[in-house]
Amino acid sequence: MQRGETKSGERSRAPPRRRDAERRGKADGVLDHLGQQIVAGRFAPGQKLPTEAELGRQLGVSRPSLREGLKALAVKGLVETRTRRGTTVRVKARWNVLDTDVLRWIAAAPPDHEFLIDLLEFRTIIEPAAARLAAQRATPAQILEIERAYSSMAAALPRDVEACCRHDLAFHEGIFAAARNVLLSRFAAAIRTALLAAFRISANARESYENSMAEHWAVADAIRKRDAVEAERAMRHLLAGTARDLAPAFDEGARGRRDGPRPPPLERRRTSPTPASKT
Amino acid sequence: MQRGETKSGERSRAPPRRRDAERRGKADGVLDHLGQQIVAGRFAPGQKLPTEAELGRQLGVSRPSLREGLKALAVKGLVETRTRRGTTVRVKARWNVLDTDVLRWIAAAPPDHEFLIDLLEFRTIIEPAAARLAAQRATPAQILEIERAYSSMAAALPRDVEACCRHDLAFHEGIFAAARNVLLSRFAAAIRTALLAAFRISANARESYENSMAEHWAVADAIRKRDAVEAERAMRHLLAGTARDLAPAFDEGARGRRDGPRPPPLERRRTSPTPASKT
DNA sequence: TAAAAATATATGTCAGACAATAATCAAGGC
DNA sequence: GCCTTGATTATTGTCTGACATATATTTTTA
Repeated sequence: MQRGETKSGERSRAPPRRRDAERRGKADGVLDHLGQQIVAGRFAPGQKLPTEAELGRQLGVSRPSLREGLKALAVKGLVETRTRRGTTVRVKARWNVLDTDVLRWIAAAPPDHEFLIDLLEFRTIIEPAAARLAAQRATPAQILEIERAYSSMAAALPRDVEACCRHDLAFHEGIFAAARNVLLSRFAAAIRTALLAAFRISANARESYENSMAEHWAVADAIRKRDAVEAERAMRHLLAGTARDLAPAFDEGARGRRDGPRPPPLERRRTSPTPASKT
Repeated sequence: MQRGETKSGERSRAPPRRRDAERRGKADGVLDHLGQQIVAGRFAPGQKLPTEAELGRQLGVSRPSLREGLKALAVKGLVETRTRRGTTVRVKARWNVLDTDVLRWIAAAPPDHEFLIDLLEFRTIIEPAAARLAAQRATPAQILEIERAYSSMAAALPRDVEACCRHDLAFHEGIFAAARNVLLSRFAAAIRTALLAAFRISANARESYENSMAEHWAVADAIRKRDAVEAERAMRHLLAGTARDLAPAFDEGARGRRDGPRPPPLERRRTSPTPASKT
């Protein structure tokens, strides 16, 4: 569980008391607040946010601090600010969906089934390859790390599902690290979000884990035996199981049909920007 | 005021309409400058850069502007700034290697062969899958886009290699777009860097292109025919060709850095603390 | 009516100052 | 002598206020 959520709303004009709740800077507070708002769909793409003066007044920070936060938002691709035109929210396709914060906001926002499907599909592309490379290149220490993560998962499973999830993350991170590719190593954040989302969506993650422990073991075993082909296959199998577990929740909200035998659906999904009309 | 040409009125008469490099703000200038310096290895990981006051004086910008640039650098993962400890350069493993700017700096810096190998390997994972999905999901308009990019490549090839490269980029970007996965769509920047690096490394990109036009066509044709398996295979073939074209330059660079006898090309590199004994 | 100039407004930048914090160093107790 | 504890101090974090610059909007004029 994330800690240190932003305490929004302390915009008191009061004199500077010791506010130890905000250990991070004001700029980071602005970043977090606005990022969540944007990802949650509070500002439609293309829409202009209030002026810097207005925003600063609303959030209770000065303009320099606000600008630092805005700069960070721009780097993450969520907004674009031009002189005199104000800062506009960019379309989702352009934001940095692999950024840690962006993923955290997405995970915290009302579940976006389209994105979660994309994320799972992306893992299906990346992770089997990572497992294959890990089987070829992992150092003994890294193999040990992966196996230890698996053991911890198995040990924690019945009683502490949250700890199991944590070790699951370590399991996948260990595989990425063992693949020894700096680009692949950047995707732990995506996995973290996927796991968080799985927690929030699936009614019982416990059952999912109980189903997938054998598949986790198969991956670790193949890597230990340096069987690249089998590692790739096992990881694919594991992710297919994950997709199966999540499918019911997706069907509930997802309308688009992705797996057609033929592509007569010229338009896949991508409906108009209706931000989750969930009540 | 030896450095301070920031005073007003110096360039009042200029018609600066298309000055992209100059037009951006001071903060972006700071970001670009420091980013290049760091990526080029001017600051070792863990090293502290000068204090904000000192840096601002060196770069000729005020502290707020400097801080904006530093914030952007922190978001990109290059540095980490903590109260009273200053800003320290992070190890390369932690920077955002998929960020557009970071990739541009890497491409501009002296060629990092290890990174380029990782990048090519990463493309080998991502792009075949993207081609497969594109064959399944591309709209007619997107197919047309891909084919137009191919035609432009073929038309520009003999005389204008740089235009050919541009259309090559459009070709790959079109495939990513047609794959219709927001996460996949974020990798055009990586491709751009790969192409730039290929230009800088390979003695003559023209020959590479002449070799690979047929393979490009095979990818486009498979997508048009909606043959997912063939699209994936063709893309893999295309990237294998790219790797073959770049291999001599890599070997050259590797040989230049190592004085000893050539290492067995079978094993990769990265002889980390524990050499993989089981091979 | 349409083009050109003037105005208005929001961002970009700067300067200086103060507050908060943590690294450093000095003093004291065991 | 070594460790703990407190004062010092340097550096980041933040604020106020202002001016410069560029562009959207309005007004004026041909």
